[in-house]
Amino acid sequence: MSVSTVSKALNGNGRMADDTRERIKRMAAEIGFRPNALARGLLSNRSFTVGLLTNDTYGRFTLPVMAGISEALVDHGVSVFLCAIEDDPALGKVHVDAMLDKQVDGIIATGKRVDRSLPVDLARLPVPVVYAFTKGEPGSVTLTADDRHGATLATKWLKEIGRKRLLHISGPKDFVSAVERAEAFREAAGRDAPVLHGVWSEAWGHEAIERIWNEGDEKPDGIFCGNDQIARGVVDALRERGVKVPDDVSVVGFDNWEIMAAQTRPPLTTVDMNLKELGREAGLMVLALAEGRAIEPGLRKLPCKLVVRESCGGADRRN
Amino acid sequence: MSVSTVSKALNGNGRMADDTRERIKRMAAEIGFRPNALARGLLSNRSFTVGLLTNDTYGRFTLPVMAGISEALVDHGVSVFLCAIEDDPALGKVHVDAMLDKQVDGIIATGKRVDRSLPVDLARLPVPVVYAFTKGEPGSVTLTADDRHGATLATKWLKEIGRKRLLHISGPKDFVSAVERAEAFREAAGRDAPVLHGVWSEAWGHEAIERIWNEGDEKPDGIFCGNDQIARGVVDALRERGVKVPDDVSVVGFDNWEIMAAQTRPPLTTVDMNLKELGREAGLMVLALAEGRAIEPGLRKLPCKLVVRESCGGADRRN
DNA sequence: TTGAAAGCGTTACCAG
DNA sequence: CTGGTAACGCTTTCAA
Repeated sequence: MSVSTVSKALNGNGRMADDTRERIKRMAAEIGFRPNALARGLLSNRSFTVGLLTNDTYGRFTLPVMAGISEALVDHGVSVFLCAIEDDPALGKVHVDAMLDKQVDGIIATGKRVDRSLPVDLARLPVPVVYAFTKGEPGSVTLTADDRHGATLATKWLKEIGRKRLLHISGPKDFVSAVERAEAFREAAGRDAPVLHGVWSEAWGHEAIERIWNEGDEKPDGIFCGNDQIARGVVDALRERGVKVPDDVSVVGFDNWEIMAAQTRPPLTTVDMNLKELGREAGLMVLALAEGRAIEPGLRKLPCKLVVRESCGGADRRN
Repeated sequence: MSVSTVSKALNGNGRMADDTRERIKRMAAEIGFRPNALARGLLSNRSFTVGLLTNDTYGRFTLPVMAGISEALVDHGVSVFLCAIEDDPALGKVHVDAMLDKQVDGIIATGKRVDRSLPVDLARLPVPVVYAFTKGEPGSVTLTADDRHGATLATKWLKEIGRKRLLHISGPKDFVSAVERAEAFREAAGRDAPVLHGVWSEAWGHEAIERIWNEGDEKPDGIFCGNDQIARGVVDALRERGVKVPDDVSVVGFDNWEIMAAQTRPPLTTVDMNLKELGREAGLMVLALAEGRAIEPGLRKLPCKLVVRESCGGADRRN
């Protein structure tokens, strides 16, 4: 057997006697032959490798995205380099260069904020780049969760289960996510529905409730929180004041951060950004680009979904 | 210039006129020349790539380990494939095969439990394997956090700040970690110091406190918890009963899971398993093995450290 | 239907 | 001190 015959047999190329092909395949399987991807890549200019660049240390957003990418690409024989670059431009460059040297077929950038870019310049790279849940260069392929959609989902749900006096407690105003969620909230809840901006922490959720309940005003009966941590703080603060969740007040979170949402008492109804799905799409897109298929550039906002648990009541209306 | 001369100039090999070498280097830098790692790897049998295999979905343990590995190896030009295999043996095999095809220089296995193996057989692989925070094959190189040491640190700290009636609330008895921490606790706190086994959740921390405080017995004044989630449940339950932490009772956690430990009110004093350091060592070890340097096989237990926050008081004794 | 040869980008070795 | 050549493991093209 010559190498070339074997190659053709294994790859289904060329024409040859069916039994020759079968015999070769059988032998290859028997001795556990596995082609060297490096050699193959040298020739084909495809390494079946992509890089995932992130500055999200806790991996709160990166892990689901990574899982989606990996799941989508493993079927195509593609492996993923994970590079955590913090906010260090030098480290970013080192990792990008290392990936390029290794001839990655493409790079996916992700992070902890959709309105900030990573501290590395990924424009004019010799490989395709897709931005997922981080800010991309103008004219790039970018995927993001649709914050407005998520916020609308949450707010409408509160109205649907009969809540009238809605309040939104969220993170800092200099986060585009916070602003967009607040706008969508007002659109659905009414122009003058109150919005409180603070930070993304449990402590702020607490503080906001203190503030509201210590004022003389009418209390809200439905609270939409900018993330699950705030929601957790809110739920805890309400319980400590003897306000019943969900009987007196319904609370919705944002992120569906399992470990937080499921451990809250009661477990949180919350918006899920479908980050795994986002990762999957990002993976398929770099792959398409790497294979020379065209992808319309621009910003794609992927829909969110509402995960109903117990912090709102009205779960019977779930469909 | 011939290719071979350029190669030697860039790699510092062979002998040649210094100015020739300089000129070549300058030109290379100018045109942004970067050697193709695939071609290089084909020849040298080194891909400057390692694989990290994990079944830890939330990445709670994997992320710090990964960060350590990456940090240690980036200086050596090594990139890391991250493969999340859940508990699916088939998926595990697919990922391992993909990595082997790509000629990884080594594989690091990690997971969510030190007393369980990943659902893949990594024995007799053609590349070195290091186990970090997961159970390894007999005779393998394995790194783990020293649970006994961590528990001793926590218990001694409670005694040191003057606590007398110590209690340990931990996870299920079928976790070796839970058993070893409990044993070390008893060794330091006294043979008959009480230990409660439950699950690794906030809810269990709560429940344990209910149970203890509803019995007529003498109440503990120092509680060492098996993880930070339990500790959080404990602290919350105590606060809700009007028991002051740390004035009346000191609480220590385990894991130093920032997002949990720092958000607890008051923030948790807790044991840190130094997972990043563990990852760093694991990385350097696979690298050594890949380069043919010998590493004594066996189980290495790395020391923990105590991170002092506010849930114990006595922080003035910190040194 | 099969095999020989060229070439992918690099490094190591040996001649010049 | 420099350049040609072989080799790494594979795929593709062309000739037998």
